Amino acid sequence: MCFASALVLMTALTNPFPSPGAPAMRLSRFFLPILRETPKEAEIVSHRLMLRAGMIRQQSAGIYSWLPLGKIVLSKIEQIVREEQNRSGAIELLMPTIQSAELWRESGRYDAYGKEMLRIEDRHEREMLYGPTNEEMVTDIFRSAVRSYRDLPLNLYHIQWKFRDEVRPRFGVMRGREFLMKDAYSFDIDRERAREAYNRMFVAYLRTFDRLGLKAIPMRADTGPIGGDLSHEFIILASTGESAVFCSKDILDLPIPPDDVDFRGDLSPIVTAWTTPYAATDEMHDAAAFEALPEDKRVSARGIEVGHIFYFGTKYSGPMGANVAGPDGVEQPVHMGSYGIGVSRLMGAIIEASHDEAGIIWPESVAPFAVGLINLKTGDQKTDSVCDGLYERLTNAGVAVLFDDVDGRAGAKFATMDLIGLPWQLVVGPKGLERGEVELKRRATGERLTLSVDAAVNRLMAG
RNA sequence: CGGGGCGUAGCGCAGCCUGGUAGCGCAUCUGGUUUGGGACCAGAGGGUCGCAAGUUCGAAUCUUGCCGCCCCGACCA
Repeated sequence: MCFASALVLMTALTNPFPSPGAPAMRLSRFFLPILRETPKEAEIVSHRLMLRAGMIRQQSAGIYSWLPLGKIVLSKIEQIVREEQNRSGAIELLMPTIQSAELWRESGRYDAYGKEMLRIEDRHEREMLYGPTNEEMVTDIFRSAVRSYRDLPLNLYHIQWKFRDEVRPRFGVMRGREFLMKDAYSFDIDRERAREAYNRMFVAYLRTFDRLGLKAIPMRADTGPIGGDLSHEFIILASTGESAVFCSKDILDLPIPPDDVDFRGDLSPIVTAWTTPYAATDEMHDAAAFEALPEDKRVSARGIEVGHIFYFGTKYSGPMGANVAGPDGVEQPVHMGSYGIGVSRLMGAIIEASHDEAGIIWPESVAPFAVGLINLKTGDQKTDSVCDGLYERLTNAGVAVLFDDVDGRAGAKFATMDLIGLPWQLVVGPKGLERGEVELKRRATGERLTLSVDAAVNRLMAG
C-alpha cells in the first residue's frame, strides 16, 4: 500500500467527513431532525415528507430553511440543471437578488408588476426590490457590452433565489414565496435565430428532466400579446399535480435526445417530434382535438409545471435600448427569450412523482446518498467492524454512504431509511453475519438480496 | 383579496362552553430489562397557554384589538 492510499484509509477511518472518495456521513455526526408525526400544516405529500425527513423547516409563510438533507438534494438538482444548460451552450453568471427600481421603470414593469413584487427601501430611501425575475437586469448587462450581431447568439443564465410575494403560498416548496430558479435569457439578431435558441433550450429541458428521473411533457402555453407558437410549459405527471393535463400516449414514448446531441446543428426535427402529439394543460385544452384521438391513446392526468420557455422578441430590448448592429450596419433591438426551471419546486415535484406509504423514493441521480448502511446492533464487535469496513470501502469506491451507526432499534432504523428514500439499504446485523451475509434492499421495489459482504460491495459499485 | 379554521412543551392534541394557579401521547434525559420492521418498566426535565389591553378577588378559559399560520376560491414558476 502506497503512502497516499494509507492516508486515504486513515482519513476515512478517523474523519467523519472524509474528503477523498464519495460524500459520506455517519448518522451520529449528521443533523437529520426526523419527525415521527406529521406537522398539521402540511397538506400535500411532498410537503409532509420533506418536513418529516428533516429536509426543510418553514421560517415564515412560503419561506423555508433547507436543512442538510434537503440542501444536498437541492444542490444535486441544481447541478444537473447547470450541466445541461452548459451542454446546450448557455453561459452561467450570477445576478443579485436585490435590484433597483430604476431598471424596472425603464421597462415599465415597476408599476405594472403587482403586489407580488416585494418592494424595499434602503437607508437612503432608494427604491429597491427583491427580484422576482431578471429580464431587465440581464438586458442591462447585455446592452452595456454587446453592439454587434457578431457577438450573437448569446444565452446567459443564472441559478438564483427569487421572491414573489404570492397571495397564498402553499404546497411547501412547490409554491413558496422565496424559491430557487434557473433562468436563462437568449439574445439573437432575429426571430429565426431566436427560434434556434428556443430549440436549444427545448432540447436541454428534455434532457434535464429526464436526468432528474422525471417524465416531463412539453405543452403549448399561452404566449400572450407576443403570439406565435414559441412558448411551452414542461409538465410532469403526478397524481397529486396541481392542474389537469391531457396528452396523447404517443408523447410518453418519444426518445430523449442523447448526451451527444449536437446543439450547434438543426434541432428542429426533435422539437417537431415532441410538439406534434397532442399535449395541453386545461387552460389550453382543446376537447375536440383530444376526443379525436383513439380512445386508448388518450391520457388524462394531473401535472406540475417545472419549466417554462418563452420567446418574447423585443419586449424589453426595445424600451431599454438593447440594440445590436446587423450585417447591414443597421442597429435593431435584439430578440430575446427567457427560460425558467423551478429548481426548488422540482424537489417537491420529484417527491410527488416518486414516493410510497413509507416515504420518499429518490431517483438515483438526485438521491442525497446512494446507500444507507444500517448497523443493526451497535456495540457488537463483529457487526461494528464489518460496518466500518463497508463504510470505508464504499466511500473509497465512490459510493455515497449514509451510515446509521447510532444505537437504536431495528424497526426505527428501517423506518427512517424508508422515509428518507435512499435508493439502497445495506443492512448488517449479527444474525446475517453468522452466515457471512448482509442484506441489500432496493428502496424502489422493496426487493431484498442476501449477499456476502464482497458481493454487496460489488453490487453497489455496479450502480 | 373573498370565505372558513387554528395558535396550549420539539411534534400531535385535550382543557375553554360552565374562570380557581396546566394535562395526555410521542420525542428528550437517567437507570434497568430488551433488541432483525417505529419495545417495556421506573423516574426526571421542559410551557411568559401567540401578543396587548380590558372585565374580575382570580383569566389558557370571558371581551376587544393586533400578530402569526393553515385550508377552499381567485391568481401564479
